[in-house]
Amino acid sequence: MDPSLPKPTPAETEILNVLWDLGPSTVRQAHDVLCAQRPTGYTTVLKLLQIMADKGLVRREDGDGRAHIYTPTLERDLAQRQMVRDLVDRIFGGSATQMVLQALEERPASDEDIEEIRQLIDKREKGASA
Amino acid sequence: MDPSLPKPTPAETEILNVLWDLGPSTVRQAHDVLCAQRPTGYTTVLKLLQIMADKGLVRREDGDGRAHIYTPTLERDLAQRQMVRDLVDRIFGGSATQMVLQALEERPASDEDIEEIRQLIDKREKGASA
DNA sequence: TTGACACTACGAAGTACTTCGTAATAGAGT
DNA sequence: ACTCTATTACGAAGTACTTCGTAGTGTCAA
Repeated sequence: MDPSLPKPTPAETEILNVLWDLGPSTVRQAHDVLCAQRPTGYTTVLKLLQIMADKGLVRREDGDGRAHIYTPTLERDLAQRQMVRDLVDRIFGGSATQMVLQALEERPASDEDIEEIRQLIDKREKGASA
Repeated sequence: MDPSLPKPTPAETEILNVLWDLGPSTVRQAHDVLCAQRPTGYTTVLKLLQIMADKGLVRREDGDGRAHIYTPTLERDLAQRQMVRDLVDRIFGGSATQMVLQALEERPASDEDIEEIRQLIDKREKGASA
């Protein structure tokens, strides 16, 4: 069902972000958004989406007209977690905690954020019985 | 002094990890460790280190004999923070908190880890006066 | 029907990354 | 001094990534 999809490249990630924001989109819709962020050729986006469809990163369906509709295969949060896991494995020796510490070191979190994290931790502590 | 070094590639990151573990090392020392993890040619490591020296990712000094000694330009924690920042910007819209939440979702942390994070948070809360 | 236009398919160029082979070189021991 | 070996320097091949141009094709309106 999900034979471990390849890690999206930087350009692919950029497109995925747009698709997650917009929901299922045509090449044109994605291109319009992308192009507003950074000049990009239409066929560049098309080609990328074709490659991503080949890789299984997006699903391609027929739309009303002749334009196809592309949808990310993975939910945003799941994909995010995979990328986090990858980074953690590659440079934090598998310790998510170490990364969390660096992340909090790097960027000050707002009071609400801190509270959210604290609640998650509290929930964890209650659940853990080892 | 530090004109924003290029982001290390995957292979380069692997080498940096070894150098951070070993401290300043020769090609041979790095290769021995790397090779234990994964079969790698000696000249492959050499070439990588030469490229990394060109890019400024490592410093190269003369050792006792003819072998050079390579040292990472950035401290491990600083480099880690840059890579975290990069990931946060690319897929979490700049919100470190969102990443922290995903990271804690993904990997259960030990009690000691939780405690460490909690302490960091406490420290933060005290420090913040806005 | 046919012209215009939007969309798709495909190929190709340019760069970067990774790997390794080969040749040159310098040091250590005899 | 000579040889042996470890090290360096360099080049080249193979893959992946990114970008875009061009050509083909389908759809809709006049």
